[in-house]
Amino acid sequence: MPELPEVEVVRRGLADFTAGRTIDAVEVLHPRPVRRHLAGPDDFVAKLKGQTFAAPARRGKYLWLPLESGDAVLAHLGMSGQFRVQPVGAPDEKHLRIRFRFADDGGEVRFLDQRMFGGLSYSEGGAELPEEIAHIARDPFDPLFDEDLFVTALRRKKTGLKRALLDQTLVSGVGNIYADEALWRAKQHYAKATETMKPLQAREILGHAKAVMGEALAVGGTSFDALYVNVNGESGYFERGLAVYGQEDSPCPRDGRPIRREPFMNRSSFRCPKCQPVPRHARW
DNA sequence: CCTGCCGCCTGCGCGC
DNA sequence: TGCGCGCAGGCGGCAG
Repeated sequence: MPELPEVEVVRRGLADFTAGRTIDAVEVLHPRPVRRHLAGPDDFVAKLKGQTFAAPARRGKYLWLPLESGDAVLAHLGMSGQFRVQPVGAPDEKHLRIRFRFADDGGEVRFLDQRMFGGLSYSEGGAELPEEIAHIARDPFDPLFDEDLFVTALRRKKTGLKRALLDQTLVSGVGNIYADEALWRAKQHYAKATETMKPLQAREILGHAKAVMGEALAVGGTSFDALYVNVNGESGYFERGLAVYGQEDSPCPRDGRPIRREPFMNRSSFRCPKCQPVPRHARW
């Protein structure tokens, strides 16, 4: 489940089942999700045995499970990654990739991933902030997020507005759904040239991105299908809050015009042709 | 430097 | 029914 609200739902869910627990054994059922651990799956497993988790953390779409040793397990869900909590002995899921067993009597923590774009890695000294994600900008919910820095960086870019929103080095956590929703709320077109944006407009789009992600988080995130569920396998309810994403041909909630789907960056963008017209200064 | 495109994977639904 | 195609909440690496 990939954007900030969905990842935060997972982080909160994991907190109850990882913090303070000691790992008895880790099992890697498919090597691909640990490909970022260059020393290999066996080393990944060996390093984790006997270690104790602290409270999970998140920046943007990345989350990590700090260890009391000062290291961490860094995780990214990619397009289809999930963490699930299951009783010991529950049947293996089809896409089960990594299993954590604990020294106590409690349940297992499992990492599932159909497409395996996501994965886990062992971050040396990464408890505070893994160096692997030092290039990822703070997200809008981070108390230290610097709005002025975002505005400056956005306006310095020579690109289109949606590309910039998806650029995790400017602001993290925003993906295809919430970028489209923020653009709709701000009445902006995805190709709006960032260098022509006024500081106030930059601030406004950021505010909308934060607001829509906050609303989604409050109802458990967006779940179109069974790939996007929390650690207990439950869906979120924000799909009904979406104004444009996935709403091709249905009426714009503001003016009733049919929403358009357009190919963009090898995927899709949804917009209202009336309230989000093609801007004078566009970068595709 | 910066920008943007491609490849990485599996599975599902659709049209033929 | 079967098959091929397009499509899916992502990102890193690399070409230009």
